[in-house]
Amino acid sequence: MGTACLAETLGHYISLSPAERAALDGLAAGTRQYRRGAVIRPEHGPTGDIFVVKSGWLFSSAMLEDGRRQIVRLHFRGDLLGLDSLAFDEAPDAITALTDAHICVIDRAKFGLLFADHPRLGALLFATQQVDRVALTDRLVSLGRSSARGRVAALLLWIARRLRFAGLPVNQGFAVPLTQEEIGDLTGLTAVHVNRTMRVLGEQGLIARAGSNLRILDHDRLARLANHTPRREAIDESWLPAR
Amino acid sequence: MGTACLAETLGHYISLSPAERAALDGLAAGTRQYRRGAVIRPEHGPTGDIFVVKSGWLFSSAMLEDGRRQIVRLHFRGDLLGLDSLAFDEAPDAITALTDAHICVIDRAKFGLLFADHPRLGALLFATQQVDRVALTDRLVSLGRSSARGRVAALLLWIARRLRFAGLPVNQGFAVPLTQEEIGDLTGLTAVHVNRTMRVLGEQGLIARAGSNLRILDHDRLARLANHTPRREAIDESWLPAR
DNA sequence: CGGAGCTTTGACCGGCGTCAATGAGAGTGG
DNA sequence: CCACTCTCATTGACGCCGGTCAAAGCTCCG
Repeated sequence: MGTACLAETLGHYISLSPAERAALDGLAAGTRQYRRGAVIRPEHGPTGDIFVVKSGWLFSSAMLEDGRRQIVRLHFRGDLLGLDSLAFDEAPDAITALTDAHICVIDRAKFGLLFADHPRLGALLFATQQVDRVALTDRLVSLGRSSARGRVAALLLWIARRLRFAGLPVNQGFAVPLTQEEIGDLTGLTAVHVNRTMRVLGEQGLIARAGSNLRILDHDRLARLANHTPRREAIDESWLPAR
Repeated sequence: MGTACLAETLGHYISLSPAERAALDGLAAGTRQYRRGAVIRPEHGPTGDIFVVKSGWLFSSAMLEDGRRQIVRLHFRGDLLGLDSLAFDEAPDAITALTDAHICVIDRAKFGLLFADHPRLGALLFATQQVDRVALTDRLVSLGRSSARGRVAALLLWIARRLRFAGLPVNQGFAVPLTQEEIGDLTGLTAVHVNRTMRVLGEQGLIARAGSNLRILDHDRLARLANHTPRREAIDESWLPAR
């Protein structure tokens, strides 16, 4: 139980007091689990719950009329999801389990009260939204201005970074539970072209692939291809209101 | 003086108490003005101030190594900018004045205290971030999965919507102070292809162009082309903590 | 009148999509 | 253990959308 993983994520940015940790844990209103492929929240449905990812990979996606799909974001342990419900009645995108997954549902009323009882946490949550927003703009630049190779390179670097953030070992390679079709939906390419692109990346010695396992061999060249700008998050603590 | 335009924007979502309006006004720390083309905050520089747009159009953009540019967002009256500074030392994108513009600088410390003194406003600001985030994901879908015509159509609809939100008349046509190169940087196209695309949109009777003036003739067909999903913002007031 | 910036148009090319076929595993039932 | 099926990866042939390059109008302004 508990939303320990939320405290874990926020703890990456600033150190939390025991009272703050307790408040975050107290947000929990139960857990749920889903099988790979399960739709946690359909597009255009009611927005539904706010929740935290405890384990597994999820993604948010939007469908087009012609059946094509764009995956907007991947979500990992510690990510806070369903926040659209604060500002919309209707879900702007679908949330789907990419692997088997556990989530922790958050009590909506308590989440509101958090802003009153722990303004420092409220402000911190506001600040971490900026991190998410910048990640989205980076993807926007990638989709708008990069070649297929650049887009795939950017995606792989971003995944590696997120896994590292979540504390998983990455340097010796890591499992990517994405089909080439899903990689295409993330990068705005077709599955066929993803295949060709990844073959080239392999032939050029930038990555090594074995099944769903992937290893980044030449981080620097990959980063140049991806137009990758390293971003160092640094929450300005002086700005936060006192505990 | 004053940040009346911030209260104006937030007032679109919920009705504010006089005390809340006063608190928002009290955030102001001076105004500045810029000429068309002036860079308010360069990319990779220090993140700098938080501010509200009082008048004019601004944009955020990122440059690639090869000199190409992607415009990430347009900003209008009432938009709250520079929030990256809460989570980053280094500006992730440049902010530039597209037209002559006035901004109102916000006192950083007071902005932090707002979360403590007016938790309802803090929570509301958090909720409005979700609106911005959804707008970004819509653009992401457009760049990832739409044709040139679809992307330009989506951009024009989005601009019209924003102007309407700001209270400007739109139905009889409106001035768009964007060069075709800038429209290209917004949509991930080249200026040449933007030209061809807009000519086609005109020939098909979807829009009418006269100089920098633009009029939407067939909103429905344009929306279909753009894969436009109308989004109704609806802040959940029951969730907000009490005043 | 001349120059600078923007728009418009044409010719050509290449990257990525489309269509189609084959291969490679994993699971299922006999 | 072996068919059978289903999903996903891989590869080839071909076509089109949008990029590139180049040149010519248009408008504004000094």
